[in-house]
Amino acid sequence: MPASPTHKTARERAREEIRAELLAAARSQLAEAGAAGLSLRSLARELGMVSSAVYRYFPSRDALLTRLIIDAYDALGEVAEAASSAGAGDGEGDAARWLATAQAIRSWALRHPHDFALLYGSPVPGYAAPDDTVGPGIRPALALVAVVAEAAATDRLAEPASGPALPGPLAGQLATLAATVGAEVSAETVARLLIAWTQLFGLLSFELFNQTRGMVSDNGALFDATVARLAHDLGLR
Amino acid sequence: MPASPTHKTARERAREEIRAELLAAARSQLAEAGAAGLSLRSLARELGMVSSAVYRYFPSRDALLTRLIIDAYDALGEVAEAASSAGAGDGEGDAARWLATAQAIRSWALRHPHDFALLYGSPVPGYAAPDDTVGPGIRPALALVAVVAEAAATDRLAEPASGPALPGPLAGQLATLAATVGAEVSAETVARLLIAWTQLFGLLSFELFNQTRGMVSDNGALFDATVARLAHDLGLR
DNA sequence: TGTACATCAGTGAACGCGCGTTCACTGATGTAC
DNA sequence: TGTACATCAGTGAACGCGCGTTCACTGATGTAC
Repeated sequence: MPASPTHKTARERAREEIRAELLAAARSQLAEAGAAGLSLRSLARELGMVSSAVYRYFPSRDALLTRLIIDAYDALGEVAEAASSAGAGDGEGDAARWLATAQAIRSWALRHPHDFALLYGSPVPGYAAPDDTVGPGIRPALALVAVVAEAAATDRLAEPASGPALPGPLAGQLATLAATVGAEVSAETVARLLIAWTQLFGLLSFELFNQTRGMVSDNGALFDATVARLAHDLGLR
Repeated sequence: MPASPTHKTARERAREEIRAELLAAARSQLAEAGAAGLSLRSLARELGMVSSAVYRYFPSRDALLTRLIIDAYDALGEVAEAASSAGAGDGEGDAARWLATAQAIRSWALRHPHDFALLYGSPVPGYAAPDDTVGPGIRPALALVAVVAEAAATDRLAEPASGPALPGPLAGQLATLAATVGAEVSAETVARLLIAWTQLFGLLSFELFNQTRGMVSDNGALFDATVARLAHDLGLR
């Protein structure tokens, strides 16, 4: 009879610990050499085991990479969701909730720049992310969407400022997308959400991948100002 | 006496050709294995020479990488500048000129996704870009700035739509930045330009690094719509 | 125009290092009777 | 409680491959007299 989850054998406990240590070592190696430089042999070295022993824990290097990606998405998703739901329902205001969620994302990215690069940087050559990564991958975005969707559901969205209209075909696609994620918002709002997400993401890449090169000294202020504008464009108050 | 530039010796001609072939092979290898997978030995193999011969052309792998980066920035800068200046002065309108420039950038990125990744993706581990890359690196952005700066210079910018104000310190920094690049525009406009550039960049990363995952089917339409909004926000007409 | 010399592209071997993955094995831990 | 057996984490050696860089060299191309 297999051991019940409450009663873990020493073997099981050790296995979990070492697995966690391998993942931690992998994450720190990610930071030093990038995803392309992640090597099973050097993980083994770090933990004082022989390289082939790693295969007891991960069937291949790609499987390890997938695990790292999913865990990182989940970690980011969690902080984003926590920030987003912390502001839900209370009187704080939707714009403040939006800002807090975006800031949570930025702060995670700054604390984990290499995880951020793994998730949102150039694809790792020779590695194709399996479908398991899709679900966790949209969590961070959905945390932002939730702020807007809930504001829309209770009619708290301001009338959007006028601007160029969406071309018809694109509006149709975006309406379909809204339905897919189960958000009851207009195509116009979906467009603004997509724009907001890519904007946020672009700004963070810019900051983390050092594209600023000293052009902007206070990245946090620029980020906050930009996010405030996005909230305004979305009609959050 | 060294040969004059007009009279090239066979040796010089061969040298230039082979150098170009090496760069071309490097670029194609970039596409297959990414920057981290770029290898001098396999370049040599591809050209049928011995690995050490490559050192006649580039002092090190990093020097090659730097050359690739600068060339890519210059290529992108060139198409952006061409699109930007093609619309200058004629009656086409500033917004159209802005759109054309952005589209030129996107089209180059789509044609050269791996160069794009090299320039704007996650940094190559173990490689620090030298200062020579800074100048070429800002050319693409300046091509976009030019559109706005010229419109501002002849008073063709519309009054910006109202939105959250910039915090004072940030406004100060941005005014300094405007002075540095020699553009006579307000801090508010600089902010919108930065936002526009990171937006554009984020949208392209999103598209090229496959973050969309089938969420958006017509990336071009979304891009055009987004860029039109950016032009609107900047007051271009 | 012919000859001696200098330049320099490309060779081939070597140094010292890395990698992912497989495989037969040992020996401790866990399980069933 | 004690013993026989099964599980499985970790070993050590090997396979077959990759890499950047250095170095003394050969031999064709180019230059000066």
